[in-house]
Parts: sequence; structure tokens; C-alpha cells
Amino acid sequence: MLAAPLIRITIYEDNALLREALSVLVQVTDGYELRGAFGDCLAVEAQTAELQPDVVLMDIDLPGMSGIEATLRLHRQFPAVDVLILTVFDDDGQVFDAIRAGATGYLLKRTPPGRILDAIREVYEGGAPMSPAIARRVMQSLHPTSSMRELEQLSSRELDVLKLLAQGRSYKLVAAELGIGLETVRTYIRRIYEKLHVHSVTEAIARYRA
Amino acid sequence: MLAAPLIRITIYEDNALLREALSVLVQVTDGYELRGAFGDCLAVEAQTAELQPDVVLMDIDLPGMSGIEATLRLHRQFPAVDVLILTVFDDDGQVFDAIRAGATGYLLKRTPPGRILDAIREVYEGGAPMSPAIARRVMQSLHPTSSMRELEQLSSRELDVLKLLAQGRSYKLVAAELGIGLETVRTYIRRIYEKLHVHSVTEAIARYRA
DNA sequence: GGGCGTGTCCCCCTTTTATGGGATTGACAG
DNA sequence: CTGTCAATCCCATAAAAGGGGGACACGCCC
Repeated sequence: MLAAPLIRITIYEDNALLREALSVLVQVTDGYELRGAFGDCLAVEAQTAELQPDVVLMDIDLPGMSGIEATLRLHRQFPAVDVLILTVFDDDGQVFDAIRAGATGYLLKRTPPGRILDAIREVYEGGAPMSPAIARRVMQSLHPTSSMRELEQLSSRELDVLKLLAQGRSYKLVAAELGIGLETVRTYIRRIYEKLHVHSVTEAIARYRA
Repeated sequence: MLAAPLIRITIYEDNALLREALSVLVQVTDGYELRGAFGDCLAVEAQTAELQPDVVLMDIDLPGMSGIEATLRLHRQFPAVDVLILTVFDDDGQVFDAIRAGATGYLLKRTPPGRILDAIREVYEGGAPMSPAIARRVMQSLHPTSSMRELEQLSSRELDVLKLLAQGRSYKLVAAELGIGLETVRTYIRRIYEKLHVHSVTEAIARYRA
């Protein structure tokens, strides 16, 4: 940390006051360099190409183009640039949309300034800082849900079948791949439906991948 | 943070020196209470029932039963108890197995003592602390793969349909939920199949959730 | 203004699934 | 040794999904 490299930053935040506050924060702190701060992300690609930031601080609710859309474009065109979302939204939809769009970190706006600076450095150094509540959601999204427990009732052969179905195979293909008859596959599927209380392949798969 | 409640902790760590160090750390710090520290997790369920910890600090490589297995049991039987993994392993297998087993946080052993205490409190307060490298992996595991790119050819309405199908809905239900006719749903589905080069709902879903 | 994509709807026919009813074998538990 | 369960196969019928063909209106782009 002694010879911490300079981290180049751009900011996208439509609230002028907050944008100014963030800009000043970054400007007055050693180890950080503000390359630009904007009220919308309509020209995010050109600006990124020109300003060459290491880390982009991105709000979500921006006029014209959402920060999520901007993140998606950025992540496509400049995979080496890390996007750190800074927003008031903490609902699952926004959070996971942003992550899927390629965000590297996700902070809520109530994050104290010092923590924001830490997070920028953490992103730069290969981390993925998240506000605690966000981290918990992300973690939970990887936990198998209680409905997964029902899967434990399935026999190993039934699981084989379900697994292949979940990969998009038809009954015929499942039968071929497992080396059993089509009727046998049907039988397993009926038992799977009974055990999982569903009535179609798609429902069963939805349970399987819940 | 002024009137921070006491957090009750149990520790599972086979290295006696480290176990002692962690025990002392927790014991001498205000706001934390050590309820027990053990070299294996064979009796984790009984110990948890008796000692009533809020947070369990769990190593992975333990004699007799792995910390991941213990986490699984703990998470099943005491869903209110949070497990914080503290280990040297940072390979994907261990990390995701632990998370799927129900771990709430995942720290690498090189984490400084102060950060460990912070992490325990963060877990207790609803967060999910992870070492930066772990957070990045978790984040990346949620990023869509390149095969997802085909999905961008779909119109928004087509995506609506696919999304509902992926949740296990039948054509009828999709039509009902979107307030459109069954025939319209069929048309969308045919177009989806063309664009994704598939021939069944299950295949389309497999692509969708690749 | 003519194409192209999208959103909406319709008909007909074939294939696949869903659901009901069976059957046999072998393993394992009580 | 009797019951249960997993694993395998079979038949029949009804419902759903797949695949082909259209149709029409709207908006956008060149």
C-alpha cells in the first residue's frame, strides 16, 4: 500500500451535488485521479475511450440511458475497465441486472465516503466490494432454496433423467443417452412429477434450478 | 454502533495455535463473547444447540468431518445461526460448495484480525463478508456467459415469454399472465426457436439459463 | 414508399407429453 | 418371508406443444 498506484476514475451521477461531492472526494485523495464526471451516460463509450479510466463509478437512475445499460456496453467494449455501481436501489431486480450487465461492485449510496474510496481500490486490486445487504443477497442467490430439498427425495436414476431434461433433452434423447427405453423414461418422469408436485417438464426444471 | 449487542461465537479450527489466537481475539474484544472453540466439528449440532452461538467461525479442513459438511447440517438445523468460513482454500470448488452448503461469509486466513472481527459483526448485522478475491469469483459466477448473447436477439416481448416459460409456466399461463392470446404466445415461441436455433421449450430454457 | 422487425391474432396437422392403468425383477428391511 | 421401493418395460387416451401456413397494423430506417 506504500506505493499505491494512481487509480483513474470517471463518475456518472445525475445529482449535481453528489457528483460534485464525489469528484472532490476523489480529487483531494492521494492515489486517485479524477478523469471526468458526467450527469448522464449517453456518451459513455466515447468518454471511456478518451479518458481511459481504471474504474467507473456508475449511478443507475440516469437520464436518457440507465447505468445498467451503460455498464453492459462498457463491459462489452472495455472488459478491462471495472464498473462500480453506486446507487440507492437495493431491490433484487436492479442488483442482479447490474451484476449480470458486468458490474464488478455494488455500493448503496449511504456508504460513507471513506468506504467508497476503499471500494474503488478494492475493485482495482481484483476484489468485488458490495454493501453488506447486497453481499447477503448475492450469497443467498447461490444458496439452494428449500424447494431443492424435495430433490433429495428423487432416486439417482430419477435425478439422471431430470438433469438431462434440464439440459434441454427430449424424452427420446434421454432414453438414448441413458440406454433405457422411452417407456422407462416416462415412468421416471411420472414419479418425478409426483414427488415434486408438478405437472410438466418445465415446472420440474424450474424446481431443479431454483 | 454505540450500544453494539454482544455477539456469541463458537470456533471450529483444528490448528491449536490459530484456534487459541482467535479465541483470545474474540475474548478480549468488547461486543464479542466466545461460547466455545473446538478442534473438530463432529459434535457441531449438539454444541450449537447447547452454546447457542449467533455466529460460527468455521475452518474447512477439519479432521473427521469437513467444515462444509458441518455448515450444511448447521444451516439445515439452525437456519438462524450464521456460518462464517475462515480457511486457506480459495479454489472455486471449495468456495461454491461452502456457499451452497449455506455459508454466510467466506474469509481467507490471511485476513487481518481486525477485519475478522468486523466480518463477524457484519454477518451478525445481515451482511455477507467475503475476502476481495472471493467476492470477485462470486460476482463472476453471476456474469452471463457468451452463449447468453444470443438472447439479445430476442425482442422484449419474446423475452417476457421465455422468462415465464423458464419459471415453469405453460403456454396458457403465459398467455394469461401477459394478457395476450394463446396463439400470440405460440407465435413468439416459434420466433424464439428460430432465433435460438432450438426446437423445444426445455432447450430454449437451457439456453436462457446457461 | 417499400422493406424489416415487432406485436398481435387465426387455422390445421403432427409429434411429444401427461396421466391413467398395468407388469416384472432384484435388493433390502422388518 | 412379506412388504416396499428402485429400476425396467408396456398400452391407451387426452392434452399440450411443435411446425407449417397466413394475416394485419405499427413504427423505423434508408
